[in-house]
Amino acid sequence: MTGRTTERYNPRVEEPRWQKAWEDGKSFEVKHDDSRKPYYVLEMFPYPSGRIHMGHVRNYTMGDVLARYMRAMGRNVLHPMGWDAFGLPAENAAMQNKVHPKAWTYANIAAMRKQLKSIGLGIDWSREFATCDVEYYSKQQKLFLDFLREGLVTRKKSKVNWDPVDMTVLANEQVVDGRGWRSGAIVEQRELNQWAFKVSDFAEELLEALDTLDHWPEKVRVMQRNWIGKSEGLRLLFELTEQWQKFTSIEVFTTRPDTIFGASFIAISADHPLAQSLADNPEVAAFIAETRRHGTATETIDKAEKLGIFTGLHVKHPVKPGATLPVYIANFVLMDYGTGAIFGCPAHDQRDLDFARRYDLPVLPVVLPDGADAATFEVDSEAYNGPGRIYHSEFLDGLEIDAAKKAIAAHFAERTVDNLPQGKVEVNYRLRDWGVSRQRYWGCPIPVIHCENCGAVPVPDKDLPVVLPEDVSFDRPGNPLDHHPSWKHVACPKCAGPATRETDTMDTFVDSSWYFARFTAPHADTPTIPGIANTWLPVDQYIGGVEHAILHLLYSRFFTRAMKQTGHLNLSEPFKGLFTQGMVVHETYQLGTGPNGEWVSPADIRIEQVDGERRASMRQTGEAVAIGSIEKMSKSKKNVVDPDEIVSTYGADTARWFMLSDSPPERDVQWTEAGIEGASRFLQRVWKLVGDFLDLEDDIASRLKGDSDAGVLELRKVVHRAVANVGGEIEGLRFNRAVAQIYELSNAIAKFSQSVASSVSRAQRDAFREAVERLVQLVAPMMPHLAETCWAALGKTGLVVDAPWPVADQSLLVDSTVVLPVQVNGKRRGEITVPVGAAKELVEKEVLSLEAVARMLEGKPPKKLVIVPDRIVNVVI
RNA sequence: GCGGGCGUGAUGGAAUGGUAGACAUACCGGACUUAAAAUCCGGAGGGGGUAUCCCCGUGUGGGUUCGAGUCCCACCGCCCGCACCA
Repeated sequence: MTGRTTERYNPRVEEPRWQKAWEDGKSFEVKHDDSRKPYYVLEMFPYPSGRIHMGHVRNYTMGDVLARYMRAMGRNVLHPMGWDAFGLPAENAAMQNKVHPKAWTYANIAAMRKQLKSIGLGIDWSREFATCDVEYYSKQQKLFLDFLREGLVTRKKSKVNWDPVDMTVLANEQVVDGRGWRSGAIVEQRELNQWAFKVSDFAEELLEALDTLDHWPEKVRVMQRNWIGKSEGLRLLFELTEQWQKFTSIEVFTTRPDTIFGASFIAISADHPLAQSLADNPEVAAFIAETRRHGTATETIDKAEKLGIFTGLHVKHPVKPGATLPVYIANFVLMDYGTGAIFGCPAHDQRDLDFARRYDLPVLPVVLPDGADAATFEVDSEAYNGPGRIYHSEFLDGLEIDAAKKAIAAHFAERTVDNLPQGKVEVNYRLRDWGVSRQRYWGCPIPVIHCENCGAVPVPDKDLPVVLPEDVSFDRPGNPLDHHPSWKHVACPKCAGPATRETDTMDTFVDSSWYFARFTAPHADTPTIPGIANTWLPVDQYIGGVEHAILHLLYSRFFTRAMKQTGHLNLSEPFKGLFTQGMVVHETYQLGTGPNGEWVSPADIRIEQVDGERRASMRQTGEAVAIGSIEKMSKSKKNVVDPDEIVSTYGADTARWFMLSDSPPERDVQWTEAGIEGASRFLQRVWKLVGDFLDLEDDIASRLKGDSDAGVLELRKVVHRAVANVGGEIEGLRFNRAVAQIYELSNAIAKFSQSVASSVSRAQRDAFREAVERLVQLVAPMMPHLAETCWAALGKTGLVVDAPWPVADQSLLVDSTVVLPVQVNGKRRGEITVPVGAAKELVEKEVLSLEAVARMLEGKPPKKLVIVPDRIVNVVI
């Protein structure tokens, strides 16, 4: 015996060695002009926070496995990496630690790049970029200008959450109970001039094209559909009984014009111009202020009461001559949907009903549910919004809802109010234009110059890039670009008069809306090289967290269309396949209970099993620790496991293997000590199987005897079955099932290895070699370093990373006989072994001669005999 | 409230309408060892029986089918998304 089997595989030595080999051999660098068919795998690029976490390891490992597999399948695989590097945390760091955002960001990138490289990802690092590189954001400025020329960008006033202390705009999620999350100041609503991408122009197309994205999770498509929020309805003018200031009518939007005869009030938003015009009245003003305050508070919208205030105004009922409806300002009507005004039909809308009950307004049902009695049907506390026939509605009576909608729309189309058609069919979308202006420093400058004479003037292409100045200070609140002594003062490109630069920068979602295209030609002088981009795109498989299911993906879809319109790309959908992976979760541990409880890190505790019960205690002191719920890894709960520590203890391959085992990739995976240990054991097991084979080879002279082929066919069948299945599982991103197949294979090899330990035939030796070689290849996308070491030890020339994916021998996948389970009345009572494709007569004979079947038949013939060829037999008695 | 998803051993999870629990983790037993770890072999859904075997079993209750974890209906529970969208 040589010592091979006793030598443990040492990832600390092997992993850096192979990483260097791949790098030196430029294994993962790709060119677009390659005869192989292109394949583009992309994982959502990370924000450079400074350290990677296990979620990254999982995400990038999945992409890497697919990339390596596709490469072995002969595809020209693009698998790049970059950094989503602009954003607020860099500015926060600047304020807290006096570091420049740029220095902070690039230092973080360097640290994270090193970590990512240590997990052995097959990335084309020559394509790496950060969105804060001037080379990148200058191209983004070019895109902005092209979009502007094309009419895809507008400037408009929009309402923002303004933090008066930090002097900045806050996103909705940064507003907590009406206060700024950082300053605690009461947030104001301000109208600011903002640049916006006209996403809403594409609403219908973005909605319709969702149907073509059949490699996307249904869940994400549903979320986008809801977000776009299409609704078809009628715009309807209600004439005021008396003119008030300039107002002679109120325009409402409704999807239920069929219920017009049940209308009992009009409600307008607190932000409606008519409401504003009434604000001289202190009660109205107070109501509006109160409503707005609530608008920014989170939560409990569900329980919020429907409140309103009567304006003193009335409108004419459009279909009941002589009748009028009161006009209220109501807290549940939104200004930015529809027209900011509604008509209330309490019988058929729950909100309207709640409101009507509170203010004692009439409730008249006009839709009669099928089977209900018109004389007795009533609406009490629950509005009826189901199907039925219209009644109490004169010329609409007897119609179904849809027919009534059409009839009433036609009716109003022929009437006029203020010389306008009284009703107009309209499609409304919830999706709004994308405001991209941010009053921040660390982002892509918006390439526009404001001139008193010429207005907003685009920076001429020749003057790009507009570079962020580096000499900025974060000593005072507000936007450092605005405070900069000289940066913003420039001459107007049009009239050469004094002008100022736009000091707003772009939302960081802009940066991530086209990076996937930039990767196809990352060093080009133009944003893309269309000829190259069009060959790679769309991304074949995009992988990332579901938290980006709406905004990032929707904006990228918009951008792709906008880039098509401006000639930078020639496609509409950026991501052909989308996969949303689950999170990495971990148990939590707490020292002490209740509010005094202190979270402790898994690294600091020890777990023991006492009488079948798991107990935790502090490693140092032995103090008892409570085992808490399983949650997403987070710093605040301290239930994090550091990838660096795992890689240095177990190696990257073990971490990768564990991230792929057991849990289906779309679900959360629970990190456990036992799990990582198990993965490590398997890695050593593969190494040992290869070692067992090599030991046998080394000593072949004394061990080779006989010509037995015992176990050979059996082993080869398992090998080829695994070869046939694993690839498909990887392609379908069912890594857990691929892993199970590989376990089965290694179990079969181990068993075989035992059986030939003392003497082996040539046929057995050959089968053994084939088995370990295939095992190494199948395992290679997941544990690439181990695979290279094994491949080299097996004496193969070249790297396994360059070896083509193995092909299964079809003849070994089919059996000559098959075991058929035999059921009696659906319950399994035995089995028979028959040749594949056996005639029914033979099967029938075999089945009836089974003792268990004969016993249950008691001599009678079966009522029915169901034979599913090569699958199952069911005897019905 | 609306929309989507999921309920299978102690645990993570397998299962084109066709032998439920593959594979793994934890556990138990055995071998090796002075001992432990590692490794190897074996066991294991629950209940009954010496055993051939028998009964029960995929959240609950119905249904379709020769046959249901899988399809249909109702209910219960959990998770996620949107949330006063007219």
